Amino acid sequence: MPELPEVETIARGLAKRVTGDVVESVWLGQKKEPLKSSATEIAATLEQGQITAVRRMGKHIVFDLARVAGVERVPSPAKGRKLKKTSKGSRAISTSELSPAHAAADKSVRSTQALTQNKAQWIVHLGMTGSLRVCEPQTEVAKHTHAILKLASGREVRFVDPRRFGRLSVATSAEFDATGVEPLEIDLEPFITLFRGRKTPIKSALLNQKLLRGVGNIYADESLFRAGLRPRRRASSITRDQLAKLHVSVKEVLKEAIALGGSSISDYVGAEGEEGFFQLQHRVYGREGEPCIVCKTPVRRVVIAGRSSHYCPSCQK
DNA sequence: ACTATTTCCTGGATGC
DNA sequence: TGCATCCAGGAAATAG
Repeated sequence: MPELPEVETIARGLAKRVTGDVVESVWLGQKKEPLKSSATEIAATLEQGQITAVRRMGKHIVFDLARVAGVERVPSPAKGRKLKKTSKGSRAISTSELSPAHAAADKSVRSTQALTQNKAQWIVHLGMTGSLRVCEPQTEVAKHTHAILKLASGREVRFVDPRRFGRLSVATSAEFDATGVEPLEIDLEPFITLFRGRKTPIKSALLNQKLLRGVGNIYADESLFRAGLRPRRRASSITRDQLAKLHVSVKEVLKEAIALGGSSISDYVGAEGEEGFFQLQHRVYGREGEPCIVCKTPVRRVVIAGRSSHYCPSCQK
């Protein structure tokens, strides 16, 4: 389940492998859930785009694209248009057509910052089970593959997502701008302000992407354990000193996990296609009933806003 | 303006 | 072994 550290790791891996490469053609599956922008818009935006950078914003992976000289952007592609074949190695799906059912408007672009005419972005959210793989065209296409980008180098970038909680979109007229602030960049004072007057449990506030972007269930629990705060504590009831501790804990946990190359429990393939990652030693997450590593009190699990939340009833107040 | 709850998805784990 | 049921959870949608 990719949270900020995993997404950071994946984005770095992708950047290393595909920066400078050019998207020659795009295949998109028939399932509409993974697509936030319309299939025609995604295909038209990506094709002939050179990848100038790959970076992370919150849990999103952003591919910056520059249009290859001499190729006009297709403003409004004819519906039902056939996509180019993805390779001469020709799999069955390479001749698939776009489904006309893909018609949703792109709601992910909120910034007023304009992109120049030759620039665009591909934005990927991995959801729970999404993965991006760079592979050779002859590699067997995995089940639940929803998108394949054929690159000028001959390789392919594939988006695979069994549960389809992941999302693909493009930004063409304005630069993509994720909600919230980066947890690793926020200073103490603005961090404290985030929680001022909020009656919601601190756990929910940490998961709220409009406040901090990138913290998910695992790192929220781990941060709260290190800060000695129970997940149900009302955000507004937490003292400045305690928030200062949380501020440090959140950054610490995320940095450690990034240093380990992202942690993950299951169901996960990195940018290089390898299975799993080294895992940060969870101190409470997934340890219900097991002794607290500090005081031996059994770790407790409660459900907050539908999310499993783990804490030590003795160490956390 | 906030907050809480429901919904979307599949596959792995569990229970009978 | 087979089959049903439950559960994981990010974020959008819906309800309060």
